[in-house]
Amino acid sequence: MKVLSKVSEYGLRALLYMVAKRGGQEYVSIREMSERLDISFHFLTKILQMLTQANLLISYRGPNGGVAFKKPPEEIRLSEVVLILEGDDYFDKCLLGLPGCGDRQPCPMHQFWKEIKGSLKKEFDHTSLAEMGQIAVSRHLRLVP
Amino acid sequence: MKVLSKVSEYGLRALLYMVAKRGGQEYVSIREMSERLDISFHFLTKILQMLTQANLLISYRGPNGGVAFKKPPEEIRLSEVVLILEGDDYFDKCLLGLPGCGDRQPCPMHQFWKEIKGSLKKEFDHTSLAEMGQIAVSRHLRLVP
DNA sequence: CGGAATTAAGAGTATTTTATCTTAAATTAG
DNA sequence: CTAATTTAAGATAAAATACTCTTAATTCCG
Repeated sequence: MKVLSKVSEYGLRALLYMVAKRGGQEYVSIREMSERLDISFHFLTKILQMLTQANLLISYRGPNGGVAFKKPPEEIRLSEVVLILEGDDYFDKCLLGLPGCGDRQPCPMHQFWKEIKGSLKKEFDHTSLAEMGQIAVSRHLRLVP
Repeated sequence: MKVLSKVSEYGLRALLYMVAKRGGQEYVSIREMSERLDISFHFLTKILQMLTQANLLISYRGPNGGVAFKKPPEEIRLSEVVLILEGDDYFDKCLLGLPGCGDRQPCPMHQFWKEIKGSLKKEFDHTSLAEMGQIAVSRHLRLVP
C-alpha cells in the first residue's frame, strides 16, 4: 500500500528532520539534510523547491543558507504537504483509475472508496508536522534507512 | 491517492466485469473483456494469468475459452485480489518508504500509519467481489473510461 | 486431420518516475 | 572585489512501470 511517491517520502522526511532539529526556527542546509537522510542532493533540492514555491518554506542562498519554515510547523498539516507534492486531486482519485468517475458518474467502487479517502483525509488534516516531529524527537525515531 | 497500480486497476475491472456478466459461472473471453473495458489485450492477458496462477481463476484455451472463477465471487475478498496483484507486503509498507521500518524499529509515522493500514485492510478483508459486482449491476455503473 | 480460436509466454518498445550532472544566480566573508 | 558556499534551473540518464508484438500451445469444429 504505497500511497506516496518518492517525492513525498523524501519531502516529508526532510520536513520532519527540520522539525526535529530545532523546531524549524533557523535555516537548515539542503546539503546537510541530503547527507543525513541519505537522499540525492539535487533531487531533494527540487522537492524542497516545490515546497518553497508553494509558500510553505522560504529559502536562502549563500553560506549558512538553506530552507526554513515560513509558518510554524504546528500550523502545517500533513494533508497540506501531500497536496503540494502529489497534486491537488490527491484525495479525488478513483480506485479503479477511471477518469470520469465522480459523484455524477460513479464507478462500482466509488462510494466505498470515497468514504475511505474521506477518513484518511480527515486524519491527514488534523495531523501537524509539529506533532509528527515531536514523536520522532521524543522517541529517538529514525528518519534514515 | 493512488493506492493501486494499473495492473490491479485493470485486474479488478476485469473481475467486476466477469461478476456483472453472469455471476462468474462461465468462461469469459479475455479478448471480449479487453475490448469492452478498453484495456490492452496482451496486458490484460498477463494480469489474468497472474490470477490464474494464484488459483483464483481457471483458464481454458481454444474456441469459447476464456477465464472463469475457481471459487465463487462471494468468497473472494478484495484484499485477496490486491495481495496477488500488488504483492504480499501490500499492507506492510512504511509511509515514508523506509526499508527497516516496523514494530521493532518504527519510523515517526509508524504507529499512525499502521492503524490506518489496519482499518483499510479490514475493509478490504470483508468486501467480496460479489458485493462489488452487485452494486455495479444494480446501479448500472460503468467499468469503462 | 486441418484450420480457426483462444490463452501462455517471452522479447521488445514506450512512457513515467526517479536520479544525476552541469551551469547559473544569490549571498557571505575576507 | 573575489572566492567560497549555497539554492535554482535546465538538460540528461537510469530504472521502473506500462504497453506491444511475436510465437507457441491448447482446444474446438468441420
